[in-house]
Amino acid sequence: MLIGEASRKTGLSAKTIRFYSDEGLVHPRKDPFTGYRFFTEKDLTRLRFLKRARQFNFSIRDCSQLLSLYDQPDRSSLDVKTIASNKLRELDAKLEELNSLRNQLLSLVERCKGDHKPDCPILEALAAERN
Amino acid sequence: MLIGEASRKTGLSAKTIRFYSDEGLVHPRKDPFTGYRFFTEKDLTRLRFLKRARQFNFSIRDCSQLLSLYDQPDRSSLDVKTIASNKLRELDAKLEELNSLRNQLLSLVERCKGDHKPDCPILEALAAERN
DNA sequence: ATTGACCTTCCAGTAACTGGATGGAAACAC
DNA sequence: GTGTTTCCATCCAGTTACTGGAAGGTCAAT
Repeated sequence: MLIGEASRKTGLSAKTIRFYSDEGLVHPRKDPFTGYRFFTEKDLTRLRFLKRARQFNFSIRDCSQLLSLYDQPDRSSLDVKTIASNKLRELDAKLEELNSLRNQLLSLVERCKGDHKPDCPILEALAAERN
Repeated sequence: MLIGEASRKTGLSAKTIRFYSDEGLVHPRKDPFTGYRFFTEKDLTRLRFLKRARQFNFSIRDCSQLLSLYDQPDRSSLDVKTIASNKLRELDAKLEELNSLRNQLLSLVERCKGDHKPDCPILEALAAERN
């Protein structure tokens, strides 16, 4: 099938699929005369794999490694688990950071009257001399 | 003071300070002959303001608006609160998303044996046909 | 006069795309 | 067999908020 159909079937944009193709994450056959890309069902599976892995916040490089493990029948699940665990720790760290920011910001927003007077604890906190 | 000292005193890199200066977020005096930037204490306050606002994930555009409100003695705290509330909602949405991702990923990682055999629920989930 | 620590500008690269311009190819209508 | 539409291709620029590096001017001290 052509890229448009692959796009419809995977929910990825044609642009994105071309990008993945350029990055070597999928290998559609290419017509040597027209340059058209042709996708098989296996290619679609790879594209869906990429879509899900990206939703999990795996980087393109991670995706590339995961796909190559997926391709190896003699892989060790340990290698997959390692990549996923790293991502998990990254997610946890980010969650903790965002949560702390959220709480600080919430407290500032709650203390701001939101009226037509200039006094504002949010600006005060941002402009504070210390820390 | 020169940019190096401003950098040391704010914890922002000289590159970053130049960037903020180019973007019009700080306005250090510039020697017309050497091009050297000179920073006053007020400039430092703005830089620290920027540093904190960026830590809160406010975009450069947001920072620009916050600084211009900071500059207006006749501002309405409502305007500040609106910007901050939007950021808060954004943070909440991101937190929810990341949290859901984290839980899904955690469950996959827990179910993966992490041994030298190829079977791996993580890869299976990524390659699954449905959804 | 020369070193060394500053400072400057300008260009490229980052991540993962997205949008747009330009032009060829395939399918259909007439 | 020509016109129109829809698809496909490549290439370039833009996004965000910087960071790194090259080339070169400035300043204080040796």
